[in-house]
Amino acid sequence: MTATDGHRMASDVYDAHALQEKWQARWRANNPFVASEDPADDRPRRYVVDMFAYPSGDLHMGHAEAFAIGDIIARYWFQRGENVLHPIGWDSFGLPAENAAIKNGTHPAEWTYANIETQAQSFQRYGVSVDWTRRLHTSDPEYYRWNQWLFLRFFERGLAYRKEGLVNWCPQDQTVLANEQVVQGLCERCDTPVVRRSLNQWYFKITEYADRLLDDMHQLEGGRWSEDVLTMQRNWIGRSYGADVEFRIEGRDEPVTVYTTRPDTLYGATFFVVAADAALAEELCAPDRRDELDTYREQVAKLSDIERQSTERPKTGVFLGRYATNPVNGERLPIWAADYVLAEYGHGAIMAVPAHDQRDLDFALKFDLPVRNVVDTGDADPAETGVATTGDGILVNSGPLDGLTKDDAVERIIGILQERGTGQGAVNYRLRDWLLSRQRFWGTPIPIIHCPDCGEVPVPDDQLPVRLPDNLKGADLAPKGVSPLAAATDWVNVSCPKCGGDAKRDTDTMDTFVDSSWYFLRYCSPNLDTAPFEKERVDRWGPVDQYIGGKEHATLHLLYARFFVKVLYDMGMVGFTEPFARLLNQGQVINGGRAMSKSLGNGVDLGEEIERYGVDAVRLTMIFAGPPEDDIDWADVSPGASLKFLNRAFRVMVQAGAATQPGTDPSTGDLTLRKATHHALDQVTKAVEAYRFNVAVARIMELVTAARKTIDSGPGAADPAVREAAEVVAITLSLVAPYVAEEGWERLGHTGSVTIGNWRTPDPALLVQESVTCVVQVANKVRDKLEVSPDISEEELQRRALASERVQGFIGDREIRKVVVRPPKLVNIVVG
RNA sequence: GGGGCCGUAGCCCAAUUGGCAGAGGCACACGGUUUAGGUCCGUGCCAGUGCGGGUUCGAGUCCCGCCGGCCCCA
Repeated sequence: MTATDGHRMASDVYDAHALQEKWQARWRANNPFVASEDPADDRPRRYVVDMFAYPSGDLHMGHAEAFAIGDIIARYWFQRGENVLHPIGWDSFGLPAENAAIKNGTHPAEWTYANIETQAQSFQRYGVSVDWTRRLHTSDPEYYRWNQWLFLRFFERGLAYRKEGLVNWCPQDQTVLANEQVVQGLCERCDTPVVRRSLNQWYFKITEYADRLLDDMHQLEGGRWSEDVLTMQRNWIGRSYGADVEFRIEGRDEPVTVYTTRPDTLYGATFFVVAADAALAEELCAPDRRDELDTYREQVAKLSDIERQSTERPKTGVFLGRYATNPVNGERLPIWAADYVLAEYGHGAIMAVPAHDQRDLDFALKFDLPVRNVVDTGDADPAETGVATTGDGILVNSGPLDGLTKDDAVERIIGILQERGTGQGAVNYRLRDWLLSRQRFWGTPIPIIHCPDCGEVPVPDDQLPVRLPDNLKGADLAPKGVSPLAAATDWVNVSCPKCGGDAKRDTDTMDTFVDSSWYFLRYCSPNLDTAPFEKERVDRWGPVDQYIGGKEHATLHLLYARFFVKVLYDMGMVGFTEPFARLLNQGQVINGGRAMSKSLGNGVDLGEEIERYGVDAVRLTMIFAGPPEDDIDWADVSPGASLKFLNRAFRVMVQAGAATQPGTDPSTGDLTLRKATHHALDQVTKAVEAYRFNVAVARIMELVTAARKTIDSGPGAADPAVREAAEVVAITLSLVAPYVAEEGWERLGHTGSVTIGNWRTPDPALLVQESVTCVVQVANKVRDKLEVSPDISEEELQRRALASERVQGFIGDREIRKVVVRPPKLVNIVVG
């Protein structure tokens, strides 16, 4: 038996696990993926970051997909010989570690670092092209020290502040949450309904950056970020243009300001609503309504936010026995307290225009309040239909606004309000400040000392990091509603850095999203101990050329990181205003049409899949399954088929390697295969650059098939074109299936690694086609096909099409109305 | 209820962005080779693009309206 007869020999067997061991050892020894920090290195710099992992256990299928995708991009750049920074780290603070520690009676660090080690080994095995010298863990004091340092810089600039207010409280996790971490009224982490509590908490003033977060999005448009994520962020920030209007309240000196997006409907206001839980409701309540309000407020307090804001739920409210005065027409408006108005939005009070707002209309109909139409939209009367008319129209019943369109009326009324000093145009945002305190242990201590005399005193920079105490473990960490750190009295009690008196440390820790808001900057100088990062290096690498991660962070991590970079820019610490130039959101890996979950019992274990098929086949399956943004249903794909293909590819490389030497001149090789090779190379390059990785794989498969055919039923394995094809297979396949590519490259007789700097440019001479098939249509039906030169002129093509006897037959004696000529592919003859 | 994305062979997916609907894979069938055992070579099969309109010489692609699915916000 020979190696060229198309049959498998024992030595041709692609043993995935043996190759994994062999090449991992080589990569560890050679460190091929270390980025160069030499400023004189003039290769193009590329910075690619995969969202770092939370060490919840071993890697899972979701990680496998995301990292397979990121690695294609990184390895493509490596193959092109560019200077690539592809780092890795762990987002290693957070609740699961703490919960595990409570359960096992240990310290969170034990669980955390054990899992990190497990994941690191899995990463090694997964063959990801990372620079291991830059590895970081956010739970290291060397890292979180800089969280504290940055917090203090924010504090100095007034961007970190403490205030008392209603906050989201998760009763399960026993901590507060940022607005972004409440999804449909539930805790993003554990799905427990979130309740409101009034607490004194630390915030980052992200609202100050609302405009820039919106306006800088032009840098991310045009496909650099998905439109989807940009839309989510725009809606989340929720900028609206309207007016602040001052309403005088009978028996109160100060007017109350309300924000409205529809100042044009001011003449249609028929009542006034304050949020039931706002302090204003209590203040404005007439004495004889007090009992009723108190009872109502108790009911409201029990409701979750989802229930409160549900449009399905009947409206509830209490008349407060007081009146407000409409500043434009002096009308008395009864003041009600209700739960559909939120204390936290705008000013916690609204003017109600039932004709043109559905929630107001529902309320008015429930409590028999008047409905006055002030915009004639052409729709039926809201008071009768129960449907508010929110469209554009002509103003009526509105004094000076009558006859105006909505936009003109808005402009006019704002002018009138300003003249009278009772209002002005205003911008409002849905975005709230980022609540960053957490009443949990396993996070970055907030570096503030509370002194009875000096107030909030920053921990001096030279005393950073404020380390977590290491003598708390197990039950000490159980949630109690206050941070477990409060129990570490040795740790809490300190002297004030200002006055030296007795003082206490802040016992809350930071939201872990602080850690992830700047880690991609730390990678540029991971061991620096004088600053969070070195500006020169960050500016050299940044912004991140390609960021890869899930869409679920649209209004969380991705928003926070953008905010951080803008603040750092203002501080002169970075030279760019957006962290991620391009963002790719990979889909989820599901199974049987549903997310994998323990309760459904449909989980797929990554380790088991790898055991069965090998790393290369699993990675190939992830990539070939479809576009990177799409979900992969593991029930629909076939890792077995991937393995089969890798065997085919491997055999081609082995057979070519056995038949010819490296450096063989391909120019005398089989022309058909040579063209196929260069065509594949061209197509793979284009597909990779367009992120159509599944298509790139399909083109490699075609090339393997073409080589197979040449070996079996053409000139045979010794043809130089077979070697050329096999080498291109090794090079292109290395992006997806690095182990088999390395081994194939070695079997092809090369001594080094295939991984770096081997990408090839197709020979243009081998890409040109002598002829293409041109379709000739008569009345939209294909009637003839012509073999024409690819660069045929319009006139020549039309002449040849009309010269065709078949075409003439189909035209018959009908009149030619028009001839559409699209050289070289199509001619369409339109006949009468 | 509002906003966004998506519906192409039995299944996963392509389609040079308005030009012959099919590249690749799965499954299936058949043939060859073979002590392959989810892993060899080859051949074949299958839809007119969710439904209904519109624009156009020409629509999977653009526009409008439905139906279905997913996501975000209520």
